Amino acid sequence: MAKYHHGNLRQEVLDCAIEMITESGVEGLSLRKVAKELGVSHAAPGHHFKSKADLLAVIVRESYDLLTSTMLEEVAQHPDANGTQRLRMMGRTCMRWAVSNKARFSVMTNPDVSRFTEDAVRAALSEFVGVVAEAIGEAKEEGFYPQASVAVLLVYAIGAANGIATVLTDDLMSAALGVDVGEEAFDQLANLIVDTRDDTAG
Amino acid sequence: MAKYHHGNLRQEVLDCAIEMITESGVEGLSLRKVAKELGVSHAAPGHHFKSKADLLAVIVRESYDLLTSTMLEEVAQHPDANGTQRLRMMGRTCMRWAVSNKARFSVMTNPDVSRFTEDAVRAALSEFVGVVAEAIGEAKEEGFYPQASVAVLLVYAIGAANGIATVLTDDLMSAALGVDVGEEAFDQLANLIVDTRDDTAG
DNA sequence: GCATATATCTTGGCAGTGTCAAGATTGGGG
DNA sequence: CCCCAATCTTGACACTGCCAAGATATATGC
Repeated sequence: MAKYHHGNLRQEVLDCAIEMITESGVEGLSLRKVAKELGVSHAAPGHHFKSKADLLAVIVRESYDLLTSTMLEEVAQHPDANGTQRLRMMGRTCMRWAVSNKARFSVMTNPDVSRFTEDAVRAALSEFVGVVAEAIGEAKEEGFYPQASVAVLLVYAIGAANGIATVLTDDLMSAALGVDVGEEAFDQLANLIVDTRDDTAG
Repeated sequence: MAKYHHGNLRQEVLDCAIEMITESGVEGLSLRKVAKELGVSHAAPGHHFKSKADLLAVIVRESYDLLTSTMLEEVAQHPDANGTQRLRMMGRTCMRWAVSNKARFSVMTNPDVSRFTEDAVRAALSEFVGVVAEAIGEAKEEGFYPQASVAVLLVYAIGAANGIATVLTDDLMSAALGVDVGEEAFDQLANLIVDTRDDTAG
């Protein structure tokens, strides 16, 4: 009935999964629904992903790679920025990326996904962390928050950007806070995370 | 077989659910497993909660109430603190509470839960937000971050504390950051969120 | 060109899940 | 004492992820 050899089923499963998550959340994702949507038998996706958790892990890995490269592109466009300014740019880009990639971001921050994840995800995550850590190191040499260690600053910077993005993308939270995110809000928030009093805001 | 009229089944279901989430995450929670664990028929929990999502919503509501009152208790122990210091205390208490209530916190921050939630959750959340907003208002009168509006500061403060707590409770993240959370880390992180340069650190 | 080998997909089935309907049991108030 | 409302059981349904066995299509070797 359904024709064999879909061609690039693996990629289509990934795309369809993200679309489905966009509409109804990670919980609303079903491999069987994806299969039906793509006109393929219910077990076909299972041949490309070891399990549903594996599919989600692949999405998380890809998403971290995407986020990291998005940040690096932004940074590359401002070659004469110092470390503190770069750090602020990264925070802004990270929040903006999360808001315009809600589905991916919700999978990344889903506490359940990190439970069954694998080395590929760990690698992508640690590359992301490394990029931020480098900027923090340079910023610190410029006098950024001298009272705190690099390790604590890492937790602070990544946690703050991550959490603010979460708040902005969560319907319930953003409703409770009564905030509409304008484009200028990203700048203000990035300026709050990376304080602007020490240097000219970039 | 299983005896009728368990007595306080509703509460036991809540407790057992949290225990189960502690061990295997929200995804590992199963109403049927809970029922079996409590020696009760598989549909019994359904008579106390309209759905699984409803059970999770109840947990979220309770958890926000718990977090709010924990923060208020801490604040009440320091009656002579100013707004900025109170805000810092709240951040510290919030992060500490999240780390010692990982299961509850993981449900609160689960993006899927906020999808099907109800008015009771909204009320508990908005009370939590209100408490923080009040401290921010007072802090602002004391000169706290005058360049930002109260609305933006709300997103910043709640988002940052929330996100840092998430990072600290997420095994994958905290492993990537290579951080062990000592007791003094909470102070340092709270001092970073609510900058200490304007007043004496509380 | 053809047979074989490998990758890809289908079919069928299993155990587990949440949810509903209908009936059984219990305890308390009239 | 009896009935009623609350509570729980039983049985069923549709859905889920996953696995094994077989079918099909593409690629490879000769």
